[in-house]
Amino acid sequence: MEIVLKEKIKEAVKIIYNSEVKDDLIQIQETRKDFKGDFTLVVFPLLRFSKNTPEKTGETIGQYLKDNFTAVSGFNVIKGFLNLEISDAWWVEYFKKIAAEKTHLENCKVSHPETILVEYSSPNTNKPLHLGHIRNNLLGFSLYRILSGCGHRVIKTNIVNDRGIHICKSMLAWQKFGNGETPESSGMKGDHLVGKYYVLFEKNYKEQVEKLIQNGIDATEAKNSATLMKETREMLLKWETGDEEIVSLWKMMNSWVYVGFDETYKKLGVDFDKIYYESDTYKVGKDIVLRALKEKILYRNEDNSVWADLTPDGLDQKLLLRSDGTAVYMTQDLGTAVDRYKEFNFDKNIYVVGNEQNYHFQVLKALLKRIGYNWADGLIHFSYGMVELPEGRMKSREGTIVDADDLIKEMQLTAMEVSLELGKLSDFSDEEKEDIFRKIGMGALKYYILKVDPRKNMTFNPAESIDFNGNTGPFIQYTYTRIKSVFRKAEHLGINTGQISFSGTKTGPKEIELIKLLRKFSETVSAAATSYSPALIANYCYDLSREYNQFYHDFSILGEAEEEIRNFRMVLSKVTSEIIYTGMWLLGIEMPERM
RNA sequence: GGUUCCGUAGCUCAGUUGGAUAGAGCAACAGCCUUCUAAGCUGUGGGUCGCGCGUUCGAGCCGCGCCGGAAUCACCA
Repeated sequence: MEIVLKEKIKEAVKIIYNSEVKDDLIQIQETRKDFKGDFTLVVFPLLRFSKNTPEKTGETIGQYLKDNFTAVSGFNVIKGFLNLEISDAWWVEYFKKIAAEKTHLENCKVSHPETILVEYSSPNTNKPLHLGHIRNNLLGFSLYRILSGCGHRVIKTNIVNDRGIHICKSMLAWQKFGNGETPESSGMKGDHLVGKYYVLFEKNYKEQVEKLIQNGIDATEAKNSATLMKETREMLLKWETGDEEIVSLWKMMNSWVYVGFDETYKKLGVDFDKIYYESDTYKVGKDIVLRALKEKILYRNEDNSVWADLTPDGLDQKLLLRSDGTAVYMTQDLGTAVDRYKEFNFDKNIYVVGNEQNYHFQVLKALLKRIGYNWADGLIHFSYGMVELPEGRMKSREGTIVDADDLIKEMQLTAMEVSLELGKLSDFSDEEKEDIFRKIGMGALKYYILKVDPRKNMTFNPAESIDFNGNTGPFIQYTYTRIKSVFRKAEHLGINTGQISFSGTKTGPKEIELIKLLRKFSETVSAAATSYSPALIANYCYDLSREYNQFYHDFSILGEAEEEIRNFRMVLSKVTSEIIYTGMWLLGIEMPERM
């Protein structure tokens, strides 16, 4: 509509003022709720052509549009704003098109689909997933749904940081203090068990360091020379040389972790098309580094460590191989990127990684380009903000880490309590109830996290828990189930709910408001795809739900005596439910049929 | 100190390429269930958009300078 209006306005200016107008001078926006009208033309930029007051110019153009464009049924001018009223008939015609859509994502399809890798989750195998990972997983998965919804070929990948010094820490602690404990023997989830040994390592290591410092040794020196650290480094070296005992220990402990992760992923409803393991890719990275070293792109330090000098790019020196020859994080990320490009020839490779690693990705990109990989332009760091607690950042030392499994469980329990209190599900089987509690609890959690602009840090208050009223997932789910309920009743009454025909000649302002909002769905999804922001869709779903709830409250649907009006309201409700469903689907949020 | 990001109601957050009187929810208070689900709807109060200057017909949004906060600048990942 805006496009057509623009053309008409250009035409108007040409005929009335005999001037050609550039597109960007014609600013059309939706009319604010406080004024009468649907679209508003900002006339200030056109004064140079009219050489007249804003009011007079608005009047003149408005009159022209009303006379020459049937969709415009009226207008008013306030200050420099020309408010155009669009006829109900036009809106209804528009709505008919939306109602006929098969998926509601048709208009979002891009003209040139790309191959896009989305890397998300990226856990370390030394501890279980926490709240930060939840944000990561939800963002990554939603991004996948949104981009593929827009027609891109999207590959979900995960890089598992399954090697490195931190992994050796939990291995060493288990070797020393574990007494052969396994997930079976302890009844602990595998990732939590391994995490327990990581914590144990840190505790003992800290004690050693403190003892050394008390004996008068300098702090950095103490950290380096503590027996546990020395042993860990030896272990890493052994691991890199393929020591059988270490490798089999590593395999065993990692396998425990994977079982645990899979369980959490399943509960979160996320999955992957291809999983990379750092233990595979770090070698590729090492080769790349050594080759680049030969080509003098990198340099070797006196102590045998290998570095890149990125000062010409405005960055620093970056270590790529330690003096003992082992690889660091950056080394393997080089390998992973190259591997992926070889395999998928991607247009974009999106890394869903926290903003604490902004520098890392700047370096990664610069480094790849330096080595000669021009496709590195397609690397995108989708940098999201940290999740903080009311008292600040989560700290393992202070035991304030919010565990993913615990949180999920808690959300579902809360959903259960609230549901039981409201007592609307008494005629359901336990199994069905469980399913509904799960959907509501996860819906609340997911929405809570996804509604926030991903780039921003967000605060999570576990004490207040997550609300189920207002701008929340359950509110949107509730709206959806209300519509479902209407249709159940309609069927019960023997009203045909399949093909509902309507002409829409009798519509009220509330219905038109809803149509306007429904119309904005595809542009919202497109915006979410280009700006990588599921939050746009979340907030849209909320706006739509709120608008529908008002409509639902003010008007009876099935109780409407006039069939013409009733049918129109039914279709309006149906399309609303479809769009809410689709929007929430893009966020990875499941919808219950009743709640 | 360098770089990057963030400062909007008591709290959590929205706010399109700069447009009209800055919006929601939570919390507080006051109403609305004989009806398709009250996890809802309606109303009231609540703001120096961190501060200042500049660009502009017009700035929460753009530029510069401060103030406050976060991240990062590891032979950690």
